[in-house]
Order: sequence, then structure tokens, then C-alpha cells
Amino acid sequence: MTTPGLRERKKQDTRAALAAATLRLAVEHGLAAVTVEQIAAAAGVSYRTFFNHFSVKEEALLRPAGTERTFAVHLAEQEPQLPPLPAARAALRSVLADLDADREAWLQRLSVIAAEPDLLPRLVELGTADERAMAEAIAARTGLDVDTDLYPGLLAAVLSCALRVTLNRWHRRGGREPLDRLFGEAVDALAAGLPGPSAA
Amino acid sequence: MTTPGLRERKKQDTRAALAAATLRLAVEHGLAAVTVEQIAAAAGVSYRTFFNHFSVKEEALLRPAGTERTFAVHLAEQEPQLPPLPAARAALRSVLADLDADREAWLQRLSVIAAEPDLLPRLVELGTADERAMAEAIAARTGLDVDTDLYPGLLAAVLSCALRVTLNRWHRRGGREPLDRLFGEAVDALAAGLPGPSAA
DNA sequence: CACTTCGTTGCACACTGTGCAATCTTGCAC
DNA sequence: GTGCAAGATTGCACAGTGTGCAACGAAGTG
Repeated sequence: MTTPGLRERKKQDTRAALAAATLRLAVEHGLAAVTVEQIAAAAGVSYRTFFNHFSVKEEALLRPAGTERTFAVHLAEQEPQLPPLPAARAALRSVLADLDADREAWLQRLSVIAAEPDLLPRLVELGTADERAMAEAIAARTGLDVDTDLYPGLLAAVLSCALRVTLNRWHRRGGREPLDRLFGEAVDALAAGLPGPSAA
Repeated sequence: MTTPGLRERKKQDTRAALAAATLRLAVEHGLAAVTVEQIAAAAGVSYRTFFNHFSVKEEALLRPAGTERTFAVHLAEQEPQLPPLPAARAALRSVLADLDADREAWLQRLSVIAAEPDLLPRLVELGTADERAMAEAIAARTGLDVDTDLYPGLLAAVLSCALRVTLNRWHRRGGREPLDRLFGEAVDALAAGLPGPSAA
């Protein structure tokens, strides 16, 4: 927890500039129509530098900040005696709060995805890394083995889905409904065992 | 439902040859280390022809047959009064039976994925098309709207996850446990509302 | 036997993503 | 402040992906 340091700060600035340029250009022309070269130019850095920060073009759109292990941190903060599902749900609420702090940008990102159906899979693709981390955090909390036991992997996978579906609905409603409530609906349906189409 | 015709048959042969060559080479060297050019050569066709059948390299590994809408068909066959979750579960059992008919090949495909972690996301990526189809089939059955109602999209997403987790477990156990039973365990946990780590 | 349809092929091309080496700036110790 | 190590940026070359286009030939149709 030492001082960030000038070097680290400039690095984050570069990443942020690239992410911002990506978002702006993608909103304008669609991500597919924008080349990495254009993004780098708009951010004032070289083509090669782009790949020092992001390994894939999509990453610049969908992971503007560094690889945050926020879920694991938030999960660890929950009361130890809380069952896994409520604990994970509370942790994800915190993650969603972070997203909500950047409302406009995230709604724009979701718009870019909605406008280019081919990109939706890539969003999911980026999400698998987080899903893996989530599974490991759940395994650590429950004392299970992430590789042999069913529960951690299944819960993480299912919650990732709920998150994805929720973001999709949130965007389709113009971000007017509170993200929190939409996610709550999804998790409630899960906790009830997907009994049937009760929630319209 | 007319006769397939010689032309159509040859087309399927070409696709099958490409898929088989892809699997063989990928098992041997890993998919990333194999180029499309090598695959095409091994299948006895030109480089360009590969992309007449598959739009992405991964597709040749993970979708050896044509784009089958098997789930929707199987779902339509279920008793109309059956609730959505059991109906979808039964339909997916049929899909899994199809996979099981090709046991060895599918276990090999899963091995290729397991050996190359970077590929797992791409599997998910390919799966999103099926997920969308699944959501539409469920929407049609329940009379809900796939775009505005929560239920179809959520159920399809969650079942896709269960399927993915199940295939993963199946492979890790060497394909010895019946695919059917592993999937049943996952869906049981879902139907129970993910109460806690009861199923070890 | 025309005539259409369509899968295959070759070619050119824009772009992605990587390895490598050079350069420059920051952080740190003396 | 001077020198040195760490690391971020850059340029260059390169393998490979995926696409558009036009030509060719075999399969389907009358």
C-alpha cells in the first residue's frame, strides 16, 4: 500500500487514454470499424504501446481499468457465517456499485455491444477470466476444491450468467431501473430454483 | 425433406474432412500451433475453402457438424404441460445423448481445450449462438418475449453454464461417469436454488 | 444439350497480435 | 546530483487470420 509513484500513474494514464479513445471511436463508428492504429493515434501513443496494455482489442473497451480482483476482495469482506449464495450476492452488489459510479460510460459500452452482435460473445469471453477468479474465491470461502467439487464452479458460472443477463436488461431499459434491483430479481429467481415464469 | 443430393453430400464430406483434420492436428500439436493452411492441406482442399465452411478456426474444432438447431427440436417434442425447467432438462438430455454417440471425439476435443486455457473462452463464445437459440425456444414454449422478459434469457444462460460445467467435469473424470448423471447433478443443484455445498 | 446454381479455388489485401532490440524516463542508492 | 537498474514506449519485421472478388468446374434442371 505504498505511494503509487509517478511511473505507475503515467502508466495508468496511458491505459485510461487508450480506453477512452476506444470508447469514443467505437461509439462513433462501431468497434469493428475502428483499427488499433486509429485508437493509438487518438490516444497519442504508438500502435505497439496499445498491446502493452491490452492483449486484445476488445479488452480496451470492456476492461478500462486494470485487472481488478474486486470480487474476491468484496467476498472476503462478508460475514463468515453467511451462506455462499447470499455472500456472493452481496459481493456482486458492491461490484455493480462500482459500475454504477461510471454509469454513462458503461451504458455506452453496452450500446456498442448491442449495436454489434458479433461482439457479445467477446464480452462473455472476457468474462471467463473473472468467472474463474470468482470460482476460486468461492472455493476458498467454502473450503471446497475448485477443480473437483461441483459447487464453486457452478455457482460462479451461474452468477456470471445472471450478471450478464442483468447488464443486458439494464441497458435495454436505458439504465433507468436501478442495476441493483434488476440483479436482485435475477438472483431471486435463481435462489427459488427457476420455478417458472413468475417474474415478467 | 427431399433427397440430400450429391452436391450437398460432397459439401458435408468436405466439412467433415476439415473437422476431422482439425481434431487430429489439434490433438497432436495444439490448436494454436496449427494453421488453417495445414488443416486445409490435410483435408485435401484449398486454404480458401476452409472459410467457406467455418468462419473462425475454432469453429472447425467445436462444431464439426452443420449448425444444428437440435435443442429447439427436442424441446418441442416434450409434453406441453411440463414446466419449463424439466422440459428444457429433458431436451438437453437428448442433446447430450448425441454427444455421447461421439464419445471419443468429444473427449478429445475437450482435451484440446483443457490443454490450451486460452481456448476455453472461445468455446463459450461459440456457445452463445446456441444460448440465443435456446432462449428463443424457451420463449416460444412459455409464450414470453425473449427480449423483454427475464425468464427465457436467464434460464437459457444458466442451463448453458450448467452444460459447460458438466462437460468440464465429464472430461476431468475421463468420461467414465455417465454424462447424463453429471448433468443431472448440476440441474438438481440449480432446481434446489443453489442452497449450499451439499453435492461434493 | 444448353443453362443455371453453387462449391471450390487463387489472388490480393487490411488488420491483428507477437518477438526483438533500441531508446528514453522514472525510481533509487550512493 | 550522479550513476544505475527497472521498466515503459517505440519501430520494425513477420506469421497468421479472415474477407472480397472473379474465375472455373461439377452438379442439378429443363
